[in-house]
Amino acid sequence: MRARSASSADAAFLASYKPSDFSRPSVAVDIVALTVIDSLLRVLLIRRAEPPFRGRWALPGGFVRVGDAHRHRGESLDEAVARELDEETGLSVRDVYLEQLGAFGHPDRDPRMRVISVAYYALVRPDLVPTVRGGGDAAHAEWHVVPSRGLRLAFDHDRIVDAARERIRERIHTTSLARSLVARTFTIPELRNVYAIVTGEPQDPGNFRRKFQAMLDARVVERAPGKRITASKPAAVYRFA
Amino acid sequence: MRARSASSADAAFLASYKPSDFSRPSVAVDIVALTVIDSLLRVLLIRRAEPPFRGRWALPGGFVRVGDAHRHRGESLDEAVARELDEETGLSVRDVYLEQLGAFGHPDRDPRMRVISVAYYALVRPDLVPTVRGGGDAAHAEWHVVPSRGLRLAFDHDRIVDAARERIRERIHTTSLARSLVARTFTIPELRNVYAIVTGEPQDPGNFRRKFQAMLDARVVERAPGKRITASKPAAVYRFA
DNA sequence: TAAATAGTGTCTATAAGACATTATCTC
DNA sequence: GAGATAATGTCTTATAGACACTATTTA
Repeated sequence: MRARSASSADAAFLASYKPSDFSRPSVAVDIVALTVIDSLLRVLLIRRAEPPFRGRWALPGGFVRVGDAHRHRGESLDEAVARELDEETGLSVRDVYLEQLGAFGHPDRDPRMRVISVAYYALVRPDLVPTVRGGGDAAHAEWHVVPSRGLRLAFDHDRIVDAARERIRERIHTTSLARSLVARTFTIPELRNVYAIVTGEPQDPGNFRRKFQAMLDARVVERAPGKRITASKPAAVYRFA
Repeated sequence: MRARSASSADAAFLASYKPSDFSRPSVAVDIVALTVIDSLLRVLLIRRAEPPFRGRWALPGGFVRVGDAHRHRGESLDEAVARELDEETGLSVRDVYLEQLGAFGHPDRDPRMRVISVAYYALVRPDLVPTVRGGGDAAHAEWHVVPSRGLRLAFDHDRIVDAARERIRERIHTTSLARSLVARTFTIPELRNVYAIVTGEPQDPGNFRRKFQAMLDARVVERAPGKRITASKPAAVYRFA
Protein backbone atom coordinates (compact mmCIF):
# COMPACT_ATOMS: atom_id res chain seq x y z
CA MET A 1 0.00 0.00 0.00
CA ARG A 2 3.04 2.23 -0.44
CA ALA A 3 2.18 5.48 -2.15
CA ARG A 4 3.99 6.25 -5.32
CA SER A 5 6.82 8.70 -4.83
CA ALA A 6 5.84 12.31 -5.31
CA SER A 7 6.91 14.07 -8.47
CA SER A 8 10.15 16.01 -8.49
CA ALA A 9 8.09 19.17 -8.73
CA ASP A 10 6.89 18.42 -5.23
CA ALA A 11 10.35 17.91 -3.83
CA ALA A 12 11.05 21.53 -2.97
CA PHE A 13 7.73 21.86 -1.25
CA LEU A 14 8.26 18.77 0.81
CA ALA A 15 11.73 19.83 1.88
CA SER A 16 10.34 23.00 3.42
CA TYR A 17 7.14 21.44 4.72
CA LYS A 18 6.59 21.45 8.44
CA PRO A 19 3.65 19.57 9.81
CA SER A 20 1.54 22.24 11.37
CA ASP A 21 0.39 22.06 14.92
CA PHE A 22 -3.20 21.18 14.23
CA SER A 23 -4.34 19.10 17.14
CA ARG A 24 -4.38 15.44 16.33
CA PRO A 25 -6.13 12.45 17.81
CA SER A 26 -4.49 9.42 19.24
CA VAL A 27 -5.18 6.37 17.11
CA ALA A 28 -5.63 2.95 18.63
CA VAL A 29 -6.33 -0.52 17.34
CA ASP A 30 -8.79 -2.68 19.25
CA ILE A 31 -9.26 -6.41 18.75
CA VAL A 32 -12.50 -8.36 18.98
CA ALA A 33 -11.08 -11.86 19.41
CA LEU A 34 -13.86 -14.41 19.00
CA THR A 35 -13.99 -18.14 19.58
CA VAL A 36 -16.41 -20.91 20.45
CA ILE A 37 -16.17 -22.57 23.85
CA ASP A 38 -18.83 -24.97 25.16
CA SER A 39 -21.06 -24.19 22.20
CA LEU A 40 -21.13 -20.48 23.01
CA LEU A 41 -19.62 -17.57 21.12
CA ARG A 42 -17.02 -15.86 23.28
CA VAL A 43 -14.99 -12.68 23.16
CA LEU A 44 -11.66 -12.11 24.84
CA LEU A 45 -11.88 -9.29 27.37
CA ILE A 46 -9.34 -7.72 29.65
CA ARG A 47 -10.08 -6.21 33.01
CA ARG A 48 -8.80 -2.66 33.14
CA ALA A 49 -6.31 -2.05 35.94
CA GLU A 50 -6.07 1.70 35.35
CA PRO A 51 -8.53 4.55 34.90
CA PRO A 52 -10.57 5.35 33.00
CA PHE A 53 -13.11 2.57 33.48
CA ARG A 54 -10.88 0.89 36.05
CA GLY A 55 -12.24 -2.54 36.87
CA ARG A 56 -14.39 -2.69 33.76
CA TRP A 57 -13.89 -5.20 30.99
CA ALA A 58 -12.46 -3.95 27.73
CA LEU A 59 -11.18 -5.18 24.40
CA PRO A 60 -7.46 -5.81 24.05
CA GLY A 61 -5.77 -3.11 22.03
CA GLY A 62 -3.31 -0.27 22.10
CA PHE A 63 -2.03 2.79 20.34
CA VAL A 64 -0.61 2.76 16.86
CA ARG A 65 3.06 3.66 16.78
CA VAL A 66 3.19 6.56 14.45
CA GLY A 67 6.86 7.33 14.35
CA ASP A 68 8.34 10.77 14.57
CA ALA A 69 7.60 12.71 11.39
CA HIS A 70 10.56 11.90 9.13
CA ARG A 71 12.87 10.02 11.45
CA HIS A 72 10.94 6.87 12.32
CA ARG A 73 8.73 5.19 9.80
CA GLY A 74 6.02 4.05 12.18
CA GLU A 75 3.79 1.04 11.69
CA SER A 76 0.78 0.44 9.48
CA LEU A 77 -2.59 -0.38 11.00
CA ASP A 78 -2.16 -4.02 10.04
CA GLU A 79 1.26 -4.06 11.65
CA ALA A 80 -0.10 -2.41 14.78
CA VAL A 81 -2.89 -4.93 15.18
CA ALA A 82 -0.48 -7.81 14.60
CA ARG A 83 1.81 -6.47 17.30
CA GLU A 84 -1.03 -5.94 19.76
CA LEU A 85 -2.44 -9.39 19.07
CA ASP A 86 0.92 -10.89 19.89
CA GLU A 87 1.55 -8.70 22.93
CA GLU A 88 -1.85 -9.12 24.49
CA THR A 89 -2.74 -12.69 23.58
CA GLY A 90 0.40 -14.42 22.36
CA LEU A 91 -1.39 -15.28 19.14
CA SER A 92 0.22 -14.88 15.74
CA VAL A 93 -1.63 -13.37 12.79
CA ARG A 94 -0.71 -16.55 10.94
CA ASP A 95 -2.90 -18.56 13.29
CA VAL A 96 -6.08 -16.50 13.23
CA TYR A 97 -8.43 -14.95 10.72
CA LEU A 98 -8.03 -11.19 11.06
CA GLU A 99 -10.02 -8.49 9.30
CA GLN A 100 -10.64 -4.81 9.79
CA LEU A 101 -14.07 -3.90 11.11
CA GLY A 102 -13.91 -0.15 10.80
CA ALA A 103 -13.06 3.04 12.61
CA PHE A 104 -14.84 4.31 15.71
CA GLY A 105 -14.31 7.95 16.41
CA HIS A 106 -16.95 9.53 18.61
CA PRO A 107 -15.41 12.48 20.47
CA ASP A 108 -16.60 11.25 23.86
CA ARG A 109 -15.62 7.63 23.57
CA ASP A 110 -12.53 8.13 25.73
CA PRO A 111 -12.81 10.59 28.61
CA ARG A 112 -9.07 11.25 28.70
CA MET A 113 -8.57 12.61 25.24
CA ARG A 114 -9.58 12.26 21.67
CA VAL A 115 -8.97 8.68 20.54
CA ILE A 116 -9.98 7.21 17.23
CA SER A 117 -9.96 3.44 17.28
CA VAL A 118 -9.61 1.15 14.30
CA ALA A 119 -11.28 -2.11 15.27
CA TYR A 120 -10.38 -5.55 13.94
CA TYR A 121 -11.96 -8.88 14.60
CA ALA A 122 -9.94 -12.05 15.02
CA LEU A 123 -11.36 -15.55 14.79
CA VAL A 124 -9.52 -17.96 17.08
CA ARG A 125 -9.74 -21.71 16.60
CA PRO A 126 -10.89 -23.39 19.82
CA ASP A 127 -7.83 -25.62 19.89
CA LEU A 128 -5.67 -22.48 20.16
CA VAL A 129 -7.55 -21.12 23.16
CA PRO A 130 -5.35 -22.92 25.72
CA THR A 131 -2.29 -21.18 24.23
CA VAL A 132 -3.78 -17.71 24.73
CA ARG A 133 -2.03 -15.92 27.54
CA GLY A 134 -3.01 -12.55 28.89
CA GLY A 135 0.36 -10.91 28.43
CA GLY A 136 1.68 -7.57 29.58
CA ASP A 137 -0.93 -5.58 31.40
CA ALA A 138 -3.51 -8.16 30.38
CA ALA A 139 -3.15 -10.05 33.63
CA HIS A 140 -6.88 -10.59 33.80
CA ALA A 141 -8.02 -11.89 30.45
CA GLU A 142 -11.18 -13.97 30.12
CA TRP A 143 -13.37 -15.36 27.39
CA HIS A 144 -16.83 -13.88 27.96
CA VAL A 145 -20.03 -15.07 26.41
CA VAL A 146 -21.40 -12.91 23.58
CA PRO A 147 -23.73 -11.14 23.92
CA SER A 148 -22.42 -10.28 27.35
CA ARG A 149 -25.73 -9.33 28.89
CA GLY A 150 -25.49 -6.93 31.77
CA LEU A 151 -21.77 -6.65 31.29
CA ARG A 152 -21.18 -3.07 30.26
CA LEU A 153 -17.80 -2.75 28.68
CA ALA A 154 -15.40 0.16 28.88
CA PHE A 155 -15.49 2.93 26.26
CA ASP A 156 -17.76 2.10 23.32
CA HIS A 157 -16.56 -1.49 23.21
CA ASP A 158 -20.09 -2.89 23.45
CA ARG A 159 -20.82 -1.35 20.08
CA ILE A 160 -17.61 -2.66 18.59
CA VAL A 161 -18.44 -6.18 19.74
CA ASP A 162 -21.93 -5.80 18.28
CA ALA A 163 -20.43 -4.71 14.97
CA ALA A 164 -18.18 -7.79 14.94
CA ARG A 165 -21.13 -10.03 15.78
CA GLU A 166 -23.09 -8.58 12.90
CA ARG A 167 -20.17 -8.81 10.51
CA ILE A 168 -19.57 -12.51 11.01
CA ARG A 169 -23.28 -13.18 10.69
CA GLU A 170 -23.21 -11.50 7.28
CA ARG A 171 -20.11 -13.37 6.17
CA ILE A 172 -20.71 -16.88 7.49
CA HIS A 173 -22.48 -18.12 4.36
CA THR A 174 -20.41 -16.35 1.72
CA THR A 175 -16.93 -16.99 3.09
CA SER A 176 -15.09 -19.87 4.74
CA LEU A 177 -15.12 -18.00 8.04
CA ALA A 178 -16.43 -21.04 9.92
CA ARG A 179 -13.09 -22.67 9.24
CA SER A 180 -11.50 -20.34 11.78
CA LEU A 181 -14.01 -21.14 14.50
CA VAL A 182 -13.65 -24.92 14.65
CA ALA A 183 -10.67 -26.89 15.86
CA ARG A 184 -8.20 -28.08 13.25
CA THR A 185 -9.98 -31.42 13.23
CA PHE A 186 -13.71 -31.43 13.68
CA THR A 187 -16.89 -33.43 13.17
CA ILE A 188 -19.86 -32.49 11.02
CA PRO A 189 -22.00 -31.71 14.07
CA GLU A 190 -19.26 -29.48 15.44
CA LEU A 191 -19.07 -27.48 12.23
CA ARG A 192 -22.84 -27.35 12.07
CA ASN A 193 -22.85 -25.97 15.59
CA VAL A 194 -20.61 -23.09 14.53
CA TYR A 195 -23.09 -22.15 11.81
CA ALA A 196 -25.91 -22.37 14.33
CA ILE A 197 -24.10 -20.14 16.81
CA VAL A 198 -23.12 -17.52 14.27
CA THR A 199 -26.46 -17.34 12.48
CA GLY A 200 -28.46 -17.71 15.66
CA GLU A 201 -30.63 -20.28 13.89
CA PRO A 202 -30.57 -24.06 14.43
CA GLN A 203 -29.20 -25.84 11.38
CA ASP A 204 -31.02 -28.89 10.06
CA PRO A 205 -28.68 -31.92 10.24
CA GLY A 206 -29.82 -33.37 6.93
CA ASN A 207 -29.65 -30.13 4.99
CA PHE A 208 -26.33 -29.21 6.55
CA ARG A 209 -24.92 -32.55 5.55
CA ARG A 210 -25.80 -31.77 1.93
CA LYS A 211 -23.82 -28.54 2.17
CA PHE A 212 -20.97 -30.42 3.78
CA GLN A 213 -21.03 -33.03 1.03
CA ALA A 214 -20.53 -30.22 -1.49
CA MET A 215 -17.47 -29.10 0.48
CA LEU A 216 -16.14 -32.65 0.38
CA ASP A 217 -16.75 -32.87 -3.37
CA ALA A 218 -14.94 -29.56 -3.86
CA ARG A 219 -12.04 -30.91 -1.76
CA VAL A 220 -12.40 -28.00 0.64
CA VAL A 221 -12.55 -30.48 3.49
CA GLU A 222 -11.26 -34.03 3.78
CA ARG A 223 -11.50 -37.00 6.08
CA ALA A 224 -9.05 -37.07 8.98
CA PRO A 225 -8.04 -40.24 10.80
CA GLY A 226 -9.85 -41.31 13.94
CA LYS A 227 -13.27 -40.82 15.43
CA ARG A 228 -14.69 -38.39 17.95
CA ILE A 229 -16.09 -40.19 21.02
CA THR A 230 -19.37 -38.73 22.21
CA ALA A 231 -22.10 -39.77 24.62
CA SER A 232 -23.65 -41.86 21.87
CA LYS A 233 -22.59 -42.75 18.35
CA PRO A 234 -19.05 -41.54 17.59
CA ALA A 235 -18.68 -39.06 14.73
CA ALA A 236 -16.25 -39.09 11.83
CA VAL A 237 -13.46 -36.52 11.98
CA TYR A 238 -12.59 -34.08 9.17
CA ARG A 239 -10.16 -31.25 8.50
CA PHE A 240 -9.87 -28.39 6.04
CA ALA A 241 -7.62 -29.29 3.13
CA MET B 1 -22.08 6.48 20.51
CA ARG B 2 -21.36 8.49 23.63
CA ALA B 3 -19.32 6.54 26.15
CA ARG B 4 -20.83 6.09 29.54
CA SER B 5 -19.35 8.44 32.08
CA ALA B 6 -16.42 7.06 33.96
CA SER B 7 -16.93 5.98 37.53
CA SER B 8 -16.37 8.47 40.33
CA ALA B 9 -13.30 6.45 41.27
CA ASP B 10 -11.77 7.63 38.02
CA ALA B 11 -12.52 11.27 38.63
CA ALA B 12 -9.36 12.10 40.52
CA PHE B 13 -7.23 10.43 37.92
CA LEU B 14 -8.87 12.28 35.09
CA ALA B 15 -8.51 15.63 36.79
CA SER B 16 -4.76 15.22 36.93
CA TYR B 17 -4.41 13.50 33.57
CA LYS B 18 -2.36 15.23 30.92
CA PRO B 19 -2.29 13.73 27.47
CA SER B 20 1.29 12.77 26.95
CA ASP B 21 3.28 13.89 24.00
CA PHE B 22 3.26 10.65 22.10
CA SER B 23 3.36 11.55 18.45
CA ARG B 24 0.00 11.32 16.82
CA PRO B 25 -1.15 10.97 13.26
CA SER B 26 -3.38 13.34 11.40
CA VAL B 27 -6.73 11.74 10.64
CA ALA B 28 -8.60 12.49 7.46
CA VAL B 29 -11.86 11.40 5.92
CA ASP B 30 -11.92 10.66 2.19
CA ILE B 31 -15.06 10.24 0.14
CA VAL B 32 -15.59 7.88 -2.78
CA ALA B 33 -18.63 9.51 -4.36
CA LEU B 34 -20.08 7.19 -6.99
CA THR B 35 -22.78 7.69 -9.57
CA VAL B 36 -23.88 6.41 -12.98
CA ILE B 37 -23.60 8.70 -16.01
CA ASP B 38 -24.11 7.45 -19.57
CA SER B 39 -24.31 3.87 -18.35
CA LEU B 40 -20.88 4.05 -16.76
CA LEU B 41 -19.90 3.96 -13.10
CA ARG B 42 -18.18 7.22 -12.17
CA VAL B 43 -16.26 8.58 -9.22
CA LEU B 44 -15.93 12.22 -8.29
CA LEU B 45 -12.28 13.31 -8.38
CA ILE B 46 -10.62 16.59 -7.64
CA ARG B 47 -7.47 17.86 -9.28
CA ARG B 48 -4.91 18.73 -6.67
CA ALA B 49 -3.73 22.31 -6.84
CA GLU B 50 -1.06 21.92 -4.17
CA PRO B 51 1.74 19.47 -3.49
CA PRO B 52 2.05 16.66 -2.83
CA PHE B 53 0.79 15.06 -6.02
CA ARG B 54 0.06 18.48 -7.51
CA GLY B 55 -1.91 18.10 -10.71
CA ARG B 56 -2.97 14.54 -9.89
CA TRP B 57 -6.57 13.51 -9.33
CA ALA B 58 -7.60 12.70 -5.78
CA LEU B 59 -10.66 11.88 -3.73
CA PRO B 60 -12.44 14.74 -1.99
CA GLY B 61 -11.77 14.78 1.72
CA GLY B 62 -10.17 16.61 4.57
CA PHE B 63 -8.94 16.43 8.10
CA VAL B 64 -11.13 15.54 11.03
CA ARG B 65 -11.52 18.43 13.46
CA VAL B 66 -10.37 16.95 16.69
CA GLY B 67 -10.88 19.81 19.07
CA ASP B 68 -8.42 20.90 21.69
CA ALA B 69 -8.27 18.36 24.49
CA HIS B 70 -10.92 19.50 26.94
CA ARG B 71 -11.96 22.84 25.51
CA HIS B 72 -13.49 21.99 22.17
CA ARG B 73 -15.48 18.85 21.67
CA GLY B 74 -14.41 18.12 18.11
CA GLU B 75 -16.43 16.23 15.55
CA SER B 76 -17.14 12.54 15.09
CA LEU B 77 -16.05 10.75 11.94
CA ASP B 78 -19.62 10.78 10.66
CA GLU B 79 -19.84 14.49 11.34
CA ALA B 80 -16.54 15.11 9.61
CA VAL B 81 -17.55 13.24 6.48
CA ALA B 82 -20.90 15.05 6.40
CA ARG B 83 -19.13 18.39 6.61
CA GLU B 84 -16.62 17.48 3.92
CA LEU B 85 -19.35 16.17 1.65
CA ASP B 86 -21.15 19.47 1.95
CA GLU B 87 -18.02 21.60 1.59
CA GLU B 88 -16.57 19.77 -1.36
CA THR B 89 -19.67 18.77 -3.30
CA GLY B 90 -22.62 20.72 -1.93
CA LEU B 91 -24.42 17.44 -1.28
CA SER B 92 -26.26 16.75 1.95
CA VAL B 93 -25.97 13.45 3.77
CA ARG B 94 -29.76 13.31 3.56
CA ASP B 95 -29.57 13.05 -0.21
CA VAL B 96 -26.98 10.30 -0.58
CA TYR B 97 -26.29 6.83 0.74
CA LEU B 98 -23.20 7.12 2.90
CA GLU B 99 -21.31 4.29 4.57
CA GLN B 100 -17.89 3.82 6.07
CA LEU B 101 -15.48 1.78 4.01
CA GLY B 102 -12.65 1.43 6.46
CA ALA B 103 -9.38 2.95 7.61
CA PHE B 104 -6.27 3.23 5.47
CA GLY B 105 -3.12 3.82 7.39
CA HIS B 106 0.04 2.85 5.59
CA PRO B 107 2.93 4.98 6.88
CA ASP B 108 4.01 6.06 3.41
CA ARG B 109 0.64 6.92 1.97
CA ASP B 110 1.21 10.64 2.45
CA PRO B 111 4.76 11.94 1.89
CA ARG B 112 4.23 15.00 4.10
CA MET B 113 3.43 13.30 7.34
CA ARG B 114 1.66 10.42 8.93
CA VAL B 115 -1.99 10.50 7.87
CA ILE B 116 -4.57 7.86 8.64
CA SER B 117 -7.60 8.16 6.42
CA VAL B 118 -11.07 6.86 7.17
CA ALA B 119 -12.74 6.29 3.82
CA TYR B 120 -16.46 6.49 3.13
CA TYR B 121 -18.37 5.81 -0.02
CA ALA B 122 -21.33 7.91 -1.10
CA LEU B 123 -23.87 6.86 -3.71
CA VAL B 124 -25.22 9.84 -5.62
CA ARG B 125 -28.44 9.62 -7.60
CA PRO B 126 -27.84 10.69 -11.23
CA ASP B 127 -30.53 13.36 -10.99
CA LEU B 128 -28.48 15.06 -8.27
CA VAL B 129 -25.31 15.18 -10.34
CA PRO B 130 -26.13 18.59 -11.90
CA THR B 131 -26.37 20.08 -8.40
CA VAL B 132 -22.88 18.92 -7.46
CA ARG B 133 -20.50 21.84 -7.34
CA GLY B 134 -16.80 21.62 -6.75
CA GLY B 135 -16.70 23.97 -3.81
CA GLY B 136 -13.79 25.49 -1.92
CA ASP B 137 -10.49 24.25 -3.22
CA ALA B 138 -12.33 21.76 -5.39
CA ALA B 139 -12.32 24.08 -8.38
CA HIS B 140 -11.60 21.19 -10.69
CA ALA B 141 -14.00 18.39 -9.88
CA GLU B 142 -14.91 15.80 -12.49
CA TRP B 143 -16.79 12.53 -12.65
CA HIS B 144 -14.27 9.97 -13.91
CA VAL B 145 -15.08 6.53 -15.25
CA VAL B 146 -14.35 3.63 -12.88
CA PRO B 147 -12.05 1.82 -13.21
CA SER B 148 -10.01 4.84 -14.26
CA ARG B 149 -7.49 2.98 -16.36
CA GLY B 150 -4.16 4.68 -16.72
CA LEU B 151 -5.27 7.40 -14.35
CA ARG B 152 -3.06 7.05 -11.31
CA LEU B 153 -4.58 8.84 -8.40
CA ALA B 154 -2.81 10.70 -5.64
CA PHE B 155 -1.86 8.93 -2.41
CA ASP B 156 -3.37 5.43 -2.15
CA HIS B 157 -6.68 6.60 -3.55
CA ASP B 158 -6.66 3.96 -6.30
CA ARG B 159 -6.89 1.32 -3.64
CA ILE B 160 -9.65 3.12 -1.82
CA VAL B 161 -11.69 3.36 -5.01
CA ASP B 162 -11.07 -0.34 -5.63
CA ALA B 163 -12.32 -1.13 -2.14
CA ALA B 164 -15.49 0.88 -2.75
CA ARG B 165 -16.01 -0.85 -6.08
CA GLU B 166 -15.72 -4.22 -4.39
CA ARG B 167 -17.96 -3.22 -1.50
CA ILE B 168 -20.90 -2.18 -3.68
CA ARG B 169 -20.51 -5.35 -5.74
CA GLU B 170 -20.89 -7.39 -2.55
CA ARG B 171 -23.86 -5.38 -1.36
CA ILE B 172 -25.88 -4.88 -4.53
CA HIS B 173 -27.93 -8.05 -4.14
CA THR B 174 -28.46 -8.02 -0.39
CA THR B 175 -29.30 -4.35 0.13
CA SER B 176 -31.35 -1.71 -1.67
CA LEU B 177 -28.16 0.03 -2.70
CA ALA B 178 -29.30 0.29 -6.34
CA ARG B 179 -31.96 2.71 -5.17
CA SER B 180 -29.26 5.33 -4.64
CA LEU B 181 -27.78 4.92 -8.10
CA VAL B 182 -30.89 5.55 -10.21
CA ALA B 183 -32.76 8.81 -10.61
CA ARG B 184 -35.77 9.37 -8.38
CA THR B 185 -37.98 8.13 -11.21
CA PHE B 186 -36.65 5.36 -13.38
CA THR B 187 -37.58 2.61 -15.82
CA ILE B 188 -37.03 -1.11 -15.39
CA PRO B 189 -34.23 -1.13 -17.98
CA GLU B 190 -32.54 1.76 -16.18
CA LEU B 191 -32.58 -0.10 -12.87
CA ARG B 192 -31.46 -3.25 -14.62
CA ASN B 193 -28.57 -1.31 -16.07
CA VAL B 194 -27.42 -0.30 -12.58
CA TYR B 195 -27.29 -3.95 -11.56
CA ALA B 196 -25.37 -4.76 -14.73
CA ILE B 197 -22.84 -2.00 -14.11
CA VAL B 198 -22.28 -2.85 -10.46
CA THR B 199 -22.06 -6.62 -10.91
CA GLY B 200 -20.16 -6.38 -14.18
CA GLU B 201 -22.52 -9.00 -15.61
CA PRO B 202 -25.34 -8.39 -18.11
CA GLN B 203 -28.71 -8.93 -16.50
CA ASP B 204 -31.34 -10.96 -18.35
CA PRO B 205 -34.38 -8.75 -19.04
CA GLY B 206 -36.90 -11.49 -18.34
CA ASN B 207 -35.31 -12.70 -15.14
CA PHE B 208 -34.74 -9.18 -13.92
CA ARG B 209 -38.36 -8.36 -14.49
CA ARG B 210 -39.31 -11.24 -12.19
CA LYS B 211 -37.12 -9.74 -9.47
CA PHE B 212 -38.68 -6.36 -10.13
CA GLN B 213 -42.17 -7.82 -9.91
CA ALA B 214 -41.31 -9.07 -6.44
CA MET B 215 -40.30 -5.52 -5.48
CA LEU B 216 -43.63 -4.27 -6.81
CA ASP B 217 -45.51 -6.92 -4.85
CA ALA B 218 -43.60 -5.95 -1.71
CA ARG B 219 -44.50 -2.29 -2.36
CA VAL B 220 -40.82 -1.39 -2.39
CA VAL B 221 -41.35 0.32 -5.73
CA GLU B 222 -44.47 1.74 -7.31
CA ARG B 223 -45.66 3.10 -10.64
CA ALA B 224 -44.98 6.77 -11.28
CA PRO B 225 -46.96 8.85 -13.77
CA GLY B 226 -45.73 9.28 -17.32
CA LYS B 227 -43.56 7.32 -19.68
CA ARG B 228 -39.90 7.48 -20.64
CA ILE B 229 -39.47 8.23 -24.35
CA THR B 230 -36.72 6.22 -25.96
CA ALA B 231 -35.57 5.44 -29.48
CA SER B 232 -38.14 2.67 -29.66
CA LYS B 233 -40.95 1.55 -27.40
CA PRO B 234 -41.38 3.91 -24.41
CA ALA B 235 -40.88 2.41 -20.96
CA ALA B 236 -43.08 2.71 -17.89
CA VAL B 237 -41.72 4.88 -15.10
CA TYR B 238 -41.39 3.82 -11.46
CA ARG B 239 -40.14 5.23 -8.17
CA PHE B 240 -39.17 3.83 -4.80
CA ALA B 241 -42.02 4.04 -2.29
C1' DT C 1 -32.97 -52.96 25.28
C1' DA C 2 -33.42 -47.93 25.68
C1' DA C 3 -31.60 -43.54 24.81
C1' DA C 4 -29.00 -40.57 22.13
C1' DT C 5 -27.05 -38.79 18.33
C1' DA C 6 -24.59 -39.70 13.75
C1' DG C 7 -25.75 -40.15 9.22
C1' DT C 8 -29.05 -40.90 4.87
C1' DG C 9 -32.78 -40.22 1.74
C1' DT C 10 -36.92 -38.02 -0.13
C1' DC C 11 -40.46 -34.76 -1.13
C1' DT C 12 -41.56 -30.11 -2.11
C1' DA C 13 -41.29 -25.13 -2.56
C1' DT C 14 -38.68 -21.50 -4.11
C1' DA C 15 -35.22 -19.17 -6.71
C1' DA C 16 -32.46 -18.64 -10.80
C1' DG C 17 -30.80 -19.21 -15.57
C1' DA C 18 -31.84 -19.75 -20.55
C1' DC C 19 -34.57 -18.38 -24.00
C1' DA C 20 -38.78 -17.95 -27.01
C1' DT C 21 -42.56 -14.80 -27.83
C1' DT C 22 -45.51 -10.78 -27.96
C1' DA C 23 -46.39 -5.67 -27.63
C1' DT C 24 -45.67 -1.00 -28.79
C1' DC C 25 -43.27 2.58 -30.01
C1' DT C 26 -40.03 5.62 -33.60
C1' DC C 27 -38.29 6.34 -38.10
C1' DG D 1 -43.35 -1.81 -42.71
C1' DA D 2 -38.66 -2.29 -40.51
C1' DG D 3 -36.08 -1.92 -36.57
C1' DA D 4 -35.64 -1.60 -31.81
C1' DT D 5 -36.55 -2.49 -27.34
C1' DA D 6 -40.12 -2.97 -23.65
C1' DA D 7 -42.67 -6.45 -21.58
C1' DT D 8 -44.32 -11.34 -20.87
C1' DG D 9 -44.26 -16.24 -20.43
C1' DT D 10 -42.30 -20.93 -20.18
C1' DC D 11 -39.17 -24.63 -19.47
C1' DT D 12 -35.45 -26.44 -16.84
C1' DT D 13 -32.14 -26.74 -13.25
C1' DA D 14 -30.16 -25.58 -8.80
C1' DT D 15 -30.92 -24.61 -4.10
C1' DA D 16 -33.03 -24.86 0.34
C1' DG D 17 -36.36 -26.19 3.89
C1' DA D 18 -39.06 -29.83 6.20
C1' DC D 19 -38.98 -34.17 7.80
C1' DA D 20 -39.04 -39.29 7.91
C1' DC D 21 -35.91 -42.89 8.49
C1' DT D 22 -31.69 -45.88 9.38
C1' DA D 23 -27.16 -46.84 11.80
C1' DT D 24 -24.12 -47.20 15.61
C1' DT D 25 -22.64 -46.29 19.75
C1' DT D 26 -23.07 -45.88 25.33
C1' DA D 27 -25.44 -46.88 29.55
